[in-house]
Amino acid sequence: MGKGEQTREAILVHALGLATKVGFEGLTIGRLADDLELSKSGLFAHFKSKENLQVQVLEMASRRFIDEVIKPALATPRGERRVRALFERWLAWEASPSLPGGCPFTAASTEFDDRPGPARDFVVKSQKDWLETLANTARTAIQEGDFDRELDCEQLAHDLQGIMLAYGHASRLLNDPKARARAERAFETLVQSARGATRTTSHTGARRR
Amino acid sequence: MGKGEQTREAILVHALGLATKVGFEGLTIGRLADDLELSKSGLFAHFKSKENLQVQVLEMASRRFIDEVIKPALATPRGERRVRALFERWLAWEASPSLPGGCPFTAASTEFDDRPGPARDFVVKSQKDWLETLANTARTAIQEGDFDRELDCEQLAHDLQGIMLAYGHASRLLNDPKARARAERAFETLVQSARGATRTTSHTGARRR
DNA sequence: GACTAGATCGAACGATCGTACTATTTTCAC
DNA sequence: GTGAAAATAGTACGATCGTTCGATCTAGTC
Repeated sequence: MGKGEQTREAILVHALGLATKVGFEGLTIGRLADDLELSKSGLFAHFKSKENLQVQVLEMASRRFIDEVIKPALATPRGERRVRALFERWLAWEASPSLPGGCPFTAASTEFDDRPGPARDFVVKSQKDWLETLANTARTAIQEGDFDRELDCEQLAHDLQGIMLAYGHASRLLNDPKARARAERAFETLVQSARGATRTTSHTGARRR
Repeated sequence: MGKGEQTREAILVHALGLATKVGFEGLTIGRLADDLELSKSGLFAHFKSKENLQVQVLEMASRRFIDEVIKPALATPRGERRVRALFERWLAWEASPSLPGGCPFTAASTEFDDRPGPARDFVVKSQKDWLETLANTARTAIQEGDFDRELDCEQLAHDLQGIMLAYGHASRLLNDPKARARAERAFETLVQSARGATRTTSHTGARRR
């Protein structure tokens, strides 16, 4: 890896962490240059435009997400266990110290949903891929006999998104100490219903106290 | 209402709509002045600081939310029906034409969660109030005998937030035409489980196809 | 209808934004 | 070690940011 790649990488690492706190529009060439003790123009030369920088930060986030969430989960056995692994890794990702402001895709989603351009395009693609990964994993759980054959896997993926978004909302905005417990409880309820079990036993119902 | 109040109101109305698209940091005095054909300084004089403007926009959003979502729902009978009314009005709010970029609190939540200040404080308060309203309404549904006595009302409120956040994500970012159906389905599942019914009947399970 | 308080404007401020250019320095292959 | 290429710095640009201030205009009161 040449010198250029090296500093470019360092810039992106720092920019990613910063973006989770100040957003992608809040990312500033000057601020980055100051933090990394580079000249504005020297830093700028690596990206040729701010839009480009934003996209590259998103690409790095995507690579990291795959490495830290998806790949490890693929190492676990197919079926419900893999769904659980995805969820657990996802929770860890959301709370990663290198992402002090939480999931960058959550930030990017609300920031770019009304602003067309390559950054938005990339976020859309990433999120669709991710939902598809979730749905596909649920499908393997059906094949394994863990989940009900009639399960709507896309709905499950969508509901999981909701759980994670609510988790970020509760933990970061509201500082709710129960946020994680809430997320886990919602997850258990979802899995329970995905199993399609007769579910008459009382204490497993996650929606009950 | 004096002249000042009048234009202040007009500014806030426009600013609220704009904020849903460009965010609260993206709100700009110059842009607002241009749109409303006022001078920058004339507009600025109404608020004395940008932070103040942001807070006042949030306050207006809060008043509107109470008028358009909470109050109408309070006019419906207590119990599950009122919970349903809240959810329906909430969906309508999220898609209101005067909020072209979706729910302003969703935007504000991710924008301010890492930026201390009065704007963040107000958002936190608003969201806590809202969750409490949801939980309290669920409690009345217990009293009415609609929901299970063992229902965790705060968890239900939290889960409803997740449904709405996922709805915004799917409809605005992903342009998913099924977004609304997904939200409704998730809601029905949640209500079903809140009822604590023995729920052995097959075709009502919202998680099934 | 005059007077006053409030509303609006115009111009300017320092700061910072993204970006463009030209130098200078550093890296790396030979 | 030298020379070409790549990486970085320096400086400047026009635009726009939030904010200030004094002047002008307008609304509402007596």
